[in-house]
Amino acid sequence: MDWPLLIESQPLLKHVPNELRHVTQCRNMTKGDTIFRIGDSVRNLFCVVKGEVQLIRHDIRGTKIVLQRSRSGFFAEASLGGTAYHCDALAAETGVLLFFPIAAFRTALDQNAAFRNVWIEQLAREVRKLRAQCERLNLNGAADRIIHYIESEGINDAVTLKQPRKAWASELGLSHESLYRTLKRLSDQGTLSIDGNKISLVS
Amino acid sequence: MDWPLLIESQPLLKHVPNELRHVTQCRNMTKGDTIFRIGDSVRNLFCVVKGEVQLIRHDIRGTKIVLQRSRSGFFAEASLGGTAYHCDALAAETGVLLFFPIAAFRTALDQNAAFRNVWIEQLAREVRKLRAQCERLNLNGAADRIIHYIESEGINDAVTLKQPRKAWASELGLSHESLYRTLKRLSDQGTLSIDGNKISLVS
DNA sequence: CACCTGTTATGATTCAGATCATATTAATCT
DNA sequence: AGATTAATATGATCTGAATCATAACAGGTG
Repeated sequence: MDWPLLIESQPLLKHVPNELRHVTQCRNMTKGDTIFRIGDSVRNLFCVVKGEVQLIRHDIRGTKIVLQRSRSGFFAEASLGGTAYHCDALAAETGVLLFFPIAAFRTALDQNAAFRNVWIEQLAREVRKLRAQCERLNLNGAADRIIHYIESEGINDAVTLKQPRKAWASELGLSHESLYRTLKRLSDQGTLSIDGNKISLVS
Repeated sequence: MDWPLLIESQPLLKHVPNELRHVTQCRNMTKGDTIFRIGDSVRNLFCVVKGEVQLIRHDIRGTKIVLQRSRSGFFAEASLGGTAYHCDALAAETGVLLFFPIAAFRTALDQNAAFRNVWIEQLAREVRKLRAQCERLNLNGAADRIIHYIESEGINDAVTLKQPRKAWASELGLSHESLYRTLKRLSDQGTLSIDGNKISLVS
């Protein structure tokens, strides 16, 4: 287990105490793999290092309902407090997964104040980010969503994208075509200044 | 302070330890009131009992950006780990607010394991719920969002609404007109069965 | 009771973004 | 370097949800 490398992709891991590290497993997953099934008893907490995991339910008619799409970081954090999973987890893309035995994780949270505080802060940050994202997705213009993103995720009215625009489009709930077009329009009309991956609002 | 009444509207409050209860204040807010300003040092954690609070930023051009709209429960939970607020909080609607002094709240989390676990679970549940909501808002049909809601928030492919449809529409990111129409359509075509506030998926 | 306010409901119209199609450029692989 | 795949564009078309308008209805208030 190359922790320094893992920490690079997921800073929270820096604060995982040694006792917990020793029982943590790193496993490869292949597209289509089942991570857990609805009803399974909770044995692990998971962290996506690479690839994509989807949390899924199926309705009566067999339609697949995606509850969450996770491309990095923890998922199903709420399983920490429960005994059984409430949905299926499938590997949607080949990659790497961290398995934290649930009992050891709980013990670490309970006995290690520093780790616990980091965990709480991490959850709170995620809540903050997701709430802003929901507000954003409730906006209906493409331009409004872009500006809201810059304003809520950026610094000094500017963001530097760390992902391809296509991925950004899907985070904004837009087709990539709409994103390209709207960026161009906003840039042409002088609302935005675009320099490679740095996009800033112009007063 | 009528804690039993408060707990009814916000179950988490049941687990607030006595030491913390004694220093908690309940205050009325009037539409337009400032709860805190960006840059203010963090003195309290807040819980909306009644009314609406909005977390807001302003961009260079003075446009108001809503980061979060809170109608019940805690907001700005991430301020627990910080020293200054990162946005403004305004009362968008007259109501009632709980003020938890931040130091006492941190102490309670640190020393009371039960309260702490409830807090962690609460955050995790919120994350779960918000992630599902984001996935839902990324769907583009009105029908898809309705079905996704029933499937992810309901039990046995059915939900009982505890809010007016108009409010549900806004949670779904739809105009209320679209919601009414789509519900009717789905009901007519036999996909949904609607009985007052109970809406269920039909196989 | 009459009155007012907000929710539920349905119709007509408009338009923004999804979709499909097609290039061009950049990145990745062998 | 050449080949293959993915990202970045941009155009044409079309559909579905927003918007505006109007009305029935419920719930609460004086």
